[in-house]
Amino acid sequence: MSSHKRASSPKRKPTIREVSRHAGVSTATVSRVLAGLGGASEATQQRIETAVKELGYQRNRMASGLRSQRSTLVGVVIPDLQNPFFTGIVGGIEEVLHEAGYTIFLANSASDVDRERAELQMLQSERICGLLFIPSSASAEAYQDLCDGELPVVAIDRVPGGLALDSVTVANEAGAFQGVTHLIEAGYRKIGLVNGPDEIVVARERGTGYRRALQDAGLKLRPSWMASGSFQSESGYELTKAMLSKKNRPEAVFVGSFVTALGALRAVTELGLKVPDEVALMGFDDMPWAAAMNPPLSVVAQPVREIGRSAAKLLLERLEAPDLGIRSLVLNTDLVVRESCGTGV
Amino acid sequence: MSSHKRASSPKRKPTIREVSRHAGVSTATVSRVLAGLGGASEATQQRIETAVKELGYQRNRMASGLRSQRSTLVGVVIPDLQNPFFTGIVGGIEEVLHEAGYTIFLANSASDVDRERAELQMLQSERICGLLFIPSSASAEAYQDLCDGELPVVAIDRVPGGLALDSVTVANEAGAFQGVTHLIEAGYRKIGLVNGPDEIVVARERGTGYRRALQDAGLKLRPSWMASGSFQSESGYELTKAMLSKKNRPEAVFVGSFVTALGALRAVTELGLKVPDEVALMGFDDMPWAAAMNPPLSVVAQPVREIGRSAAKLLLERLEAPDLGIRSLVLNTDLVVRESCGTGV
DNA sequence: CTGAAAGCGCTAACAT
DNA sequence: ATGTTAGCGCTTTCAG
Repeated sequence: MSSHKRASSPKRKPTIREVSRHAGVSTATVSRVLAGLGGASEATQQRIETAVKELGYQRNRMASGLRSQRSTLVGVVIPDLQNPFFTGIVGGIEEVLHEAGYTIFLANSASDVDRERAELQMLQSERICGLLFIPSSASAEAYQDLCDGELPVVAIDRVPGGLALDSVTVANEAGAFQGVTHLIEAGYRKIGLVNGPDEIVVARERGTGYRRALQDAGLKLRPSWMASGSFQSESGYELTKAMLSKKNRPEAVFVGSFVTALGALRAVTELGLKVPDEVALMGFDDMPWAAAMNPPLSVVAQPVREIGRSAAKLLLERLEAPDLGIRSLVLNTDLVVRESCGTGV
Repeated sequence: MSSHKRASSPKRKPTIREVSRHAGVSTATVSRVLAGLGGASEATQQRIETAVKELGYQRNRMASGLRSQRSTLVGVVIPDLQNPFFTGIVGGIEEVLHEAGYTIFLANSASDVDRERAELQMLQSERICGLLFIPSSASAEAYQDLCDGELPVVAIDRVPGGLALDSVTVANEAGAFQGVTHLIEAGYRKIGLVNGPDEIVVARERGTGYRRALQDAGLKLRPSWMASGSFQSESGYELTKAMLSKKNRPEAVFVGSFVTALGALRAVTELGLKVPDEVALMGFDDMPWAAAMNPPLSVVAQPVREIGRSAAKLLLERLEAPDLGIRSLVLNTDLVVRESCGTGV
């Protein structure tokens, strides 16, 4: 039997050395030209370009980064790759980072603290120059070291404890207030709340907004109309079903997240209740298909793309000026009235 | 005014050199231990571990990769970060790659050929060890160089032209056939098709499946009941609305993608038609919220996660055995009957 | 305007 | 079982 060797020719990637030989200059010159530092005659510049093309040369980022101790890699960690709220944010981040010549390295923490820690580690050993992340945990300790390090970091959507970090968040309380107030103005008096877990800051804030809206309107709170579970569809389904099955049921329900609202809608339908005639629904967070739902869902919309964009800009600014003071950006929500709350069109 | 210096101490990341000094051994030993190559006494092993912890050492991947000429970075390119079909695939990929100790580098081509080319370039200069991608273009030329290179690549969901590439695709034609046949067996005779663009292979295949199902059942095709547009929700809305507004309208509509089905559902609702009583609906591709829709949508489900998993496995196998022959995996769809096609529950 | 040379932090022979 | 050494491919002084 013939000995088995690697089939294809070893055709390694061309190095800067080969380009330089090809162009009859030194590697230093090639490096300079490639870095766009000018200071080279038209002629050499030309020859180098040609050589690069002919050889199909591509800069080896490992070597380059190692030597220059710089990187244009920005780490992005989100809790769920499948949640359009998060991917929408990533879209916004990409938009501005790409424009600025940075590359994003996306990691998925799967809402798991250990997993998140591992990804964070990985990103750092990848020598990213900055980090954008949506924390999976509310415990500040988990991120204390991040703040201590010199890596520029901005937290998105939620800021655990009182961490000294740049951040971009959403005015959840004001948003919920706005949504519930709209319901009240539309004439509803008996308004329920189906919320996410109280441990999650954004859910708590939305709950507060709900309560404040009711109280401001002189309506009193009914514990039996206030439920909280997880941010899953199933939880929304069960909580809503239970709430609407009571003898004295609310005429409107404010639901704390989009996914939960899906479940709520299912519950309402299953109970044979008409939306919005028998029960109005208002969700939090908008999705491309909210308008395609049946009925089209009214929501308090978060400026998803803008959240990402702002966070990226914050990071870019800090990259330029590391000594900047800490900045917290709070973005406002938009009320999107469709048909599920009885006041649409 | 005092001169302004960088505020924090320069606190650079510790290098392997420092760890080695700290532990009183050579860098080689540290490197070996860290690589888990054994061959070190318990004692040193212990001391090294301690040193690593104390210093908070993290291996510099650039240096490591540069030296060893290896990488465990796998590039993944998808056309749309916001499309749950694609992110679902990424989820599957992650699952197996993570398990195998690889890191994924996700890039977004935004369905733009130029952008895709740029991302592909970037990934290669990042020295990835393999590539998984969902092509944005159907033109084989755009990817010819990818096949020629020695980089292991697997194409997902669609394979441009007759490219010599490992691939994982879905049995679109069979899936559509299955879905439409179900409609026929449920008693529908007048079945319309609202499809994606004919230029896209998957749409074409689904159209073929639709036609074959009708013909096999002895039903004849009506051009006025067959529409194709884009894979956007808006397109589904318009096409469906137009089709159902005709005097002689179909009693069931097979819709070529999930997003399009959303639009179709909206059109049907706007027309005041009851689903499934007046018109049945069957979509292609399943989503977490399909069941939460109103009515719950019946669909031909693609094994999203499995697609990702298989692709990743294919890549892993090729990484081990680069000389393997080219393999094309075709995955089957599942019929998920819910209420929109009148035969559910 | 260009080149020589010195590493960045790490790994892998090769010694011991 | 551990240390020595020679680079990986690139950037960046420092000289010319």
